[in-house]
Amino acid sequence: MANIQQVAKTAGVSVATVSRVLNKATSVTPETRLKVEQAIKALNYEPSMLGRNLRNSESRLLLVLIPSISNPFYTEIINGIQNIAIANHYNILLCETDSNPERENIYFHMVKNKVADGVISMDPTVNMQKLNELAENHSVILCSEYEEGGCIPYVTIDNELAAYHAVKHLIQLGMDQVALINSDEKFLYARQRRNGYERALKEFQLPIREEWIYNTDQLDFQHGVQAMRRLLQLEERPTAVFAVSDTLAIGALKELNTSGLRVPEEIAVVGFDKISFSNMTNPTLTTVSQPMYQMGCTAATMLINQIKGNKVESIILEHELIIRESTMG
Amino acid sequence: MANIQQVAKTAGVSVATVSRVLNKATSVTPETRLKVEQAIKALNYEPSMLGRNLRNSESRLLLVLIPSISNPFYTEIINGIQNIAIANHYNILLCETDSNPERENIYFHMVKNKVADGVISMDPTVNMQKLNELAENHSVILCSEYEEGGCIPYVTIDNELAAYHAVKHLIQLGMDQVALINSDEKFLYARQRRNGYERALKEFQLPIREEWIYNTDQLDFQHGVQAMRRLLQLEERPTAVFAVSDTLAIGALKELNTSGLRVPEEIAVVGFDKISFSNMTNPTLTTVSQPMYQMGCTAATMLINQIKGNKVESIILEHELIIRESTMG
DNA sequence: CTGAAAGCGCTAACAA
DNA sequence: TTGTTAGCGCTTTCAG
Repeated sequence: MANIQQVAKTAGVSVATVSRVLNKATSVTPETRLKVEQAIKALNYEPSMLGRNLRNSESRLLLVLIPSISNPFYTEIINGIQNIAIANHYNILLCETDSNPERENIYFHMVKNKVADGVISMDPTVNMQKLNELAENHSVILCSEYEEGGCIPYVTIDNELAAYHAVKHLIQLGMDQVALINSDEKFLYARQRRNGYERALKEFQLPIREEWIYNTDQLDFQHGVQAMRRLLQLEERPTAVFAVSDTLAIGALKELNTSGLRVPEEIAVVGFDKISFSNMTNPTLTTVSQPMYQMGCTAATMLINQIKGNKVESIILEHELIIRESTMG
Repeated sequence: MANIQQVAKTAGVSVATVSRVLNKATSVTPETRLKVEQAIKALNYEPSMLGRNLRNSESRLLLVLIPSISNPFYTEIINGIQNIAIANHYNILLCETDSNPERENIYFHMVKNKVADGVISMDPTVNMQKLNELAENHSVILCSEYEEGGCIPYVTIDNELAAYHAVKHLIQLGMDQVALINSDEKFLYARQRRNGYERALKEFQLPIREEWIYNTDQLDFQHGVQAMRRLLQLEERPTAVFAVSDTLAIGALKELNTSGLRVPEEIAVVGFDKISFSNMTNPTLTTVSQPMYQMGCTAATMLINQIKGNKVESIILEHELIIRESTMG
């Protein structure tokens, strides 16, 4: 790989002039420019990001932290982030943390070292203390999951309200025995959605029964299957289930299917996220739609603004209840 | 962020000594080491990757190119890559290309510039010419999709044989009217799988009917729905369907469900990839299992070997037909 | 065992 | 308009 020196030599100019041509900045005569461009072509030269970044303290790279790419929830968000990034001449690098603090550290390190200009974290298990530390001197945005009262700007939805709407929908359908399949309540969104669930029950003077609340430690299908199986073993079965993710809800649906129970006649099911597969199940799944693409766009816009040195405010976006067959008689 | 100079000053030593402590290499007296370590702690210093990489021409970062994270097929592969990478003190960066040549270029650029040490491409739409160019001077491995007769090492399965097995399974079940839902045949794997399909038909003296071969230009659920809908409109309906991806097969299953056709009694379905969803459908999906985790591990091992300067050979891994409800009466 | 200094590739201030 | 040069943060020879 040729460097700027060799280009300068070939073109018979100084490195500064080559740099000027490269950055289209200050004035260069057309003839000089031509000479340089020819040299660049001849040597097949491409400027080194490393040298440039070291000099400029800028990489135009954005990091996106996700716990796992296997959760389809992130797909559309990343799409949004990517589009906004590209439009602003940034590129994104996806970092799968597997909720592993060591991996996280490496990525934080990249930001500290200007290998990347900023980071959007979507990992609910992220080490908040480390992230806050990072945020003191660097650009950080939280997407979807956030810290209450924290100082890192975030974009999210009102999880409590969304859960409330979902459960209220079930109750208004006449289901007064609503179970909750929640994830681990160490996550803020899980606590918020539980609050929404309880609020709806209280509003209709229904009892909150601990045995109808099941917490899973992961969000995959199998855990949904497990959870439903447990709920079906109870003496008094629920007549409706609200699961805090579509993946869990789909697992639950699968188990109901296996047990020969009819959905929604015998048990109604609501999920959360509106992943694409939720429309492929039988019956199709009623779910809470988060504006994922818009969330991604918003997060990216916020991050880029922050990198520019602007102060950015947290944003709460609207959700929507998508009613489909799993709650439609 | 403190730099090495400040650490040296604080510790009362030279930058060279700090560097020695950092790299645990040459001998430093315990006292000097201690002084330096204290200074590092006091200043909360972390070495700059940029400076280090520029100097060493090494980043210990690996790029993984995928067309889209929404395809669950990649999940396990990436897991394998990640684990091997970590074990060898590398980190991976996921690059979603959206099959967009410009994005690809940016990532290639990162490799050329030593921002990353090598790349594993899983993008079937990758610009092979550019990739070959890159491979002349840099480490590149192809995973899953590859170039016949090309010079970039790859890891893959025998797609032709796998398709042959899948279709033969359907025929041996008594289905002599087997349709194929294929992706665009500009992709090598699509051509290979079609060959396998045709080979199985020929072996049983069944005619190859063009109207039973449907090519989609994307691999998502909706395109599977579309494809199945078309096949069901034919005068003579197929009695079995082989789809080249589980996502397509699941879409097909959905459409069959909608049409009230029983699977597998009236139409049997086989997919490809064994994504986690494929076990959540009703009926569960018979599918061809690629050893995805192992593919990832192999690809990463090959790449790291190549970076070390070793010559690496392409590898073809074994597949397996997973028989489930969609072909079990 | 430790320090001084060169240099990785680039940009920008300053000079000409 | 163009060239010279310092310096971004680091590692590594070469001296001492």
